[in-house]
Amino acid sequence: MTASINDVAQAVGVSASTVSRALRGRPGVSDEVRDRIAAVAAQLGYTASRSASSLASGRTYTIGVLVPYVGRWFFGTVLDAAEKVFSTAGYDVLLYNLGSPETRKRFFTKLPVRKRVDAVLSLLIPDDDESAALRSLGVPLATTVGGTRPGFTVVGIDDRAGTESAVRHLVNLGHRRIGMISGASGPLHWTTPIERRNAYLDVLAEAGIEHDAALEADGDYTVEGGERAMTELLAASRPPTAVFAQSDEMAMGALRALRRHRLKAPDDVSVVGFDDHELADVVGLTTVAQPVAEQGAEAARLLLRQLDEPGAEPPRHVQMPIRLVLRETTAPPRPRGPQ
Amino acid sequence: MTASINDVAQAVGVSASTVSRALRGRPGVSDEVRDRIAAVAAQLGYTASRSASSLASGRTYTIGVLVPYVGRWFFGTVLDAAEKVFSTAGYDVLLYNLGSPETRKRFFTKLPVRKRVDAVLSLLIPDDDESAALRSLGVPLATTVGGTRPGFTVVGIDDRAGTESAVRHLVNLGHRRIGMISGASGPLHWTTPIERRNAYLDVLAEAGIEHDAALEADGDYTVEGGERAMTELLAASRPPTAVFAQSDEMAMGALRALRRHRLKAPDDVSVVGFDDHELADVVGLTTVAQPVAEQGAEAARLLLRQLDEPGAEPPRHVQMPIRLVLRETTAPPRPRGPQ
DNA sequence: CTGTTAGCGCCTTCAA
DNA sequence: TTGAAGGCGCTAACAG
Repeated sequence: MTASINDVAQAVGVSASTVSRALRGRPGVSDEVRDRIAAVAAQLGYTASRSASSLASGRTYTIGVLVPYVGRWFFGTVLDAAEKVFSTAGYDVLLYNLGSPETRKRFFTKLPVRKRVDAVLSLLIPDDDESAALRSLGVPLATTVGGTRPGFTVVGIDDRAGTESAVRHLVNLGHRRIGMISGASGPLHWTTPIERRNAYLDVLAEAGIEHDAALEADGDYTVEGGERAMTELLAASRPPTAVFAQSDEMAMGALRALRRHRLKAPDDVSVVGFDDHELADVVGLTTVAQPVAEQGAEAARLLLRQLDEPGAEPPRHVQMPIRLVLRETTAPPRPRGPQ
Repeated sequence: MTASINDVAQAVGVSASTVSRALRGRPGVSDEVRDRIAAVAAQLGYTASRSASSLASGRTYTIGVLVPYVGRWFFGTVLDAAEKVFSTAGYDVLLYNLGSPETRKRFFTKLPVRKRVDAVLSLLIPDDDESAALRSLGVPLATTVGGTRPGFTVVGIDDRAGTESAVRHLVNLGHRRIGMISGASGPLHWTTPIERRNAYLDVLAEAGIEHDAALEADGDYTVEGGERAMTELLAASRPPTAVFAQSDEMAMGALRALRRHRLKAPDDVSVVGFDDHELADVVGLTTVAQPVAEQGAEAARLLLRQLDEPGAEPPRHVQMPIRLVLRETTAPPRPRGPQ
């Protein structure tokens, strides 16, 4: 059907090897022949079959990217940036959307990327078995989430510092009843919610504020979950005057819940998010900003470097800067408290 | 390094052909042998090399998905849904993020998907040359954007009807100065902005409202662009009392601009969006809802069907339902008009 | 600088 | 029901 390397070779009157060398820019081909080959290849619309060349060379020029939810802003943004780095370097991206436990399980048992990719970027946090499965691929591994783990290059942020800056901000404003909307750690083996929770507890403790379990609710890292969680918190006998949400999407859900209850941020309740979602500014959300796209790009670059220099010891952990962005959803508590 | 089909064959004491047949569930293998092969394969962690099998069979079990901006909510959501359909059916997804003209050009000249995919789902609208390039791949083609085009199955919405419902809603509320924030059609060869504009002009005409060019501004389909566009409109000698934005992201930018000008929707200006973005509800945005994920899923399904039934004539155009969702950013104009 | 010779790992006839 | 042989299209030695 489509032209093969032999068609080109025949048309030019050289051997297939020469065509192969010429088209891949390898040395050992006269300029004259190289030009003729390029011309004929273009005219025939020849593109080397990736299957055949990777079978022969062992290189796939493909990167596997594992994502929990492509549609979620954070992951979409990381993926976008990473893909650009990969494609610029001549690599294709094989995308695996592993949101549900079933797809995830199927992926890790069948491991369809085996012999198919030169490296893997995981935007989800593999548990120990999954990590081992990925390591068994024998290719460079990186992730933008979770803590350090053997065999992986991790590009991330200081979750503790980020959380501390958010909660301290609320404390400094004078809040004493500070709630938290966290994300389920559930099947994701995600340490982020836990680390952020610990930091939250520590800041409360250092401020001499007693922790109240009724001030914590799970928001599942979604807008809807955030709304539910805020609704829960508002139903407490003594609701919080401020809330730290572990993600902007949950914070936005919280804002929606407030609106539904005819309450306002920051007048009735202050709200801080985490991420600096592209729409955080639209709703005026105070939040902890992290460089999302940059994390994806950096992880991609580190992976490519490992591919280029197979010998070198890759960096284990790269920390990106975070900063608190003050907007309009936080203020001192009302003199008399809500209501 | 990793186990090959021969390793499995040897370990079981059968030939490679039998292993191949057994593992792919083809007939002609006794149950007893099949079970033994399955066991050994699992134990050895054997996965067939995709490169080798597609080289031999001609099937890649891979779908190419072309996306202009993975990080944009609309595309991320479509991709998410499509990927789920593909992976459930046993296909992998090769992702191409073709936002910039350069990446796009490189993609269409080199066409790296040649011989690499069984089908292509394009979330961007190819121009005529690009369409021809894709057709030259000789695989089923689908898209979720733009109008009907030869060789493609199109899953979309009725842009005209959607726009009409939005603009008529504003007219019915009593607005006469109705602005529009549109998206650049620029290098994307996107007919959507044009169709929506035509529908907008038609509704104005049918309502006997004279069109005022100063009431149109370009928002580039981004939040920032929407903000700029709204700012522009507000600077007009007679600013609009209502604005139709061609996407929710631009509408949200418009809301931000209003806030910056200490104006409110709908008190000072009514705003309608298009898409029903997941956060539209958070900001109370009235909008034209379209089934975004469903479009991706449906397009994916239609592509798979073409792969299953190579003979059948694929549907050319599938229309998905839209509906106007009334929220809190639209209301009748103020008795005296703004200011 | 160029051609020849072997595979890469699997699937698909065709025989048995 | 199974095995043997050949080839998918390309790349990597090795010659020349």
